[in-house]
Amino acid sequence: MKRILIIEDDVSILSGLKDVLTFKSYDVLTAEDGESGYAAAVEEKPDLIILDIMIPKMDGFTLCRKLRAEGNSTPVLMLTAKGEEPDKIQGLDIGADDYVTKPFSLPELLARVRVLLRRMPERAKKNLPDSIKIGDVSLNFKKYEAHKRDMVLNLSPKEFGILRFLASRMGEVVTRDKLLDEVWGYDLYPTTRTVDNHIAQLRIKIEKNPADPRYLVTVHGIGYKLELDKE
Amino acid sequence: MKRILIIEDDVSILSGLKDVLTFKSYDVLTAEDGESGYAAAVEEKPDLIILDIMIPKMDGFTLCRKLRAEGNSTPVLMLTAKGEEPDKIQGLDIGADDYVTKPFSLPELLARVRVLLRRMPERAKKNLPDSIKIGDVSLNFKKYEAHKRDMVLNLSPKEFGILRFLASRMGEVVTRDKLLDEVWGYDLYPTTRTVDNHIAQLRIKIEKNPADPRYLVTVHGIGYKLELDKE
DNA sequence: TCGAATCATTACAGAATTTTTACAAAATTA
DNA sequence: TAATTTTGTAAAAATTCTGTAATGATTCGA
Repeated sequence: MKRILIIEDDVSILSGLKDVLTFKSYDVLTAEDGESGYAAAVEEKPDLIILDIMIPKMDGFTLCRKLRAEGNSTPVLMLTAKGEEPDKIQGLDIGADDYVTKPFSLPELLARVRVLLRRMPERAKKNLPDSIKIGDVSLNFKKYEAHKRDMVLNLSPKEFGILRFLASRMGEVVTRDKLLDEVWGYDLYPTTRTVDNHIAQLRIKIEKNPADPRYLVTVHGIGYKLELDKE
Repeated sequence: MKRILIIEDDVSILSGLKDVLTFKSYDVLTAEDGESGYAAAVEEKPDLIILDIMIPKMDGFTLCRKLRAEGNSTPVLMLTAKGEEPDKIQGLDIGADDYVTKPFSLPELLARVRVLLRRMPERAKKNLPDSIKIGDVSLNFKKYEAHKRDMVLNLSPKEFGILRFLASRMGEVVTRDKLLDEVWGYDLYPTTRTVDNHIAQLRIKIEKNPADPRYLVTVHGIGYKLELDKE
């Protein structure tokens, strides 16, 4: 389920929006000022932020620019009041992805929300590689194809996800919880044993000797890591 | 420098817009009716088209639909006459990327122009061939024709759209949501199951054995992809 | 206005994947 | 070494995903 963070100090708008979006089966988070909104954006990693410009403590422009400056590319849908410091919108390229002018029509806002959420997946994969090679196994994440030498290797989405994330932190140990967070996502929390099972499956598929893994290495008490040059 | 084509018959709006956009360092082209506007869109390949609906010779809807039918994905910002929601919605249905209602506020228009241009790179990636061959089926996207061996193959617009988009990302997996976004468009949101049905229809039409597809391949848990050389 | 074509929804069976569970094996600790 | 914690993994159970047929809605053109 997609998560939407609304940052808006006008409580009537906030609760109205929240109700509608909740009814549309989105998971809604809220904040009523810029500072707590910023914190929520960073910590909760929503899939979309609906951001009013005129909010206490930190205005929407600043908030949005701050996120972008940090490389956060969560889609932002701005709520601007008509005649609200138009020069600012005009003069600054603040990095919002879309705008709605208050008072807005609900269908229009929903349409824009849908569009932004659909475009999302593109951006999400930040420093994740498109393809990697692990020993004689090569992976292509765009095609979702895996080959072992010339043979096609059948990997499940989770297996692809795990390898992709581990590859993005090549050589670093990653905890099971971190993997669940990144590969599974916020709203699903299987046990950490589930991770072990997937790792075991992966070893069968990509290691020469699954009982003595060279690439998918266990770090006892911590988690797993992907190594390419174990001697 | 980004090039913007304005198609608008109201000369006062046209020249006003042109001045502002030129001042903002865009390269501005203009046309005052649908036919010359269409020609300019095709020949000049602008980065963005600002398109009024009520224009002589060919209205904005038709023009936009015509471009999209040919696979032209230049972002289109519609100018809709002050008025009803239905107009707006329809504007987005036909493949426009955004719209502004007249009389519009300049800052808002500029903001939307920036947003659309920023989105561009994602779009531009489309390297759509004029025609492709899938097994013994050949498709011509320019002419909107499909043949199976010598026989004419009747494909619906959606079917064409799906194939065209998949072909533009040959070999890459595309999610159902992405397909809905690109083929169905802004304001339509059928369920993802709808995509499955169209894929099933397509398989019947282009695969030798629809139950074991060689070209229109499912990637379980992710989406579909078009492959040309599965052995 | 009617009919044909297209499109969307729904339902459900069968696949495929994911999660849980259980227990053995290994590593760590004291 | 014994106790404890952690990991590996097989197998069962649960869940999710896909294919597809049937049905209804919508659109478009004659």
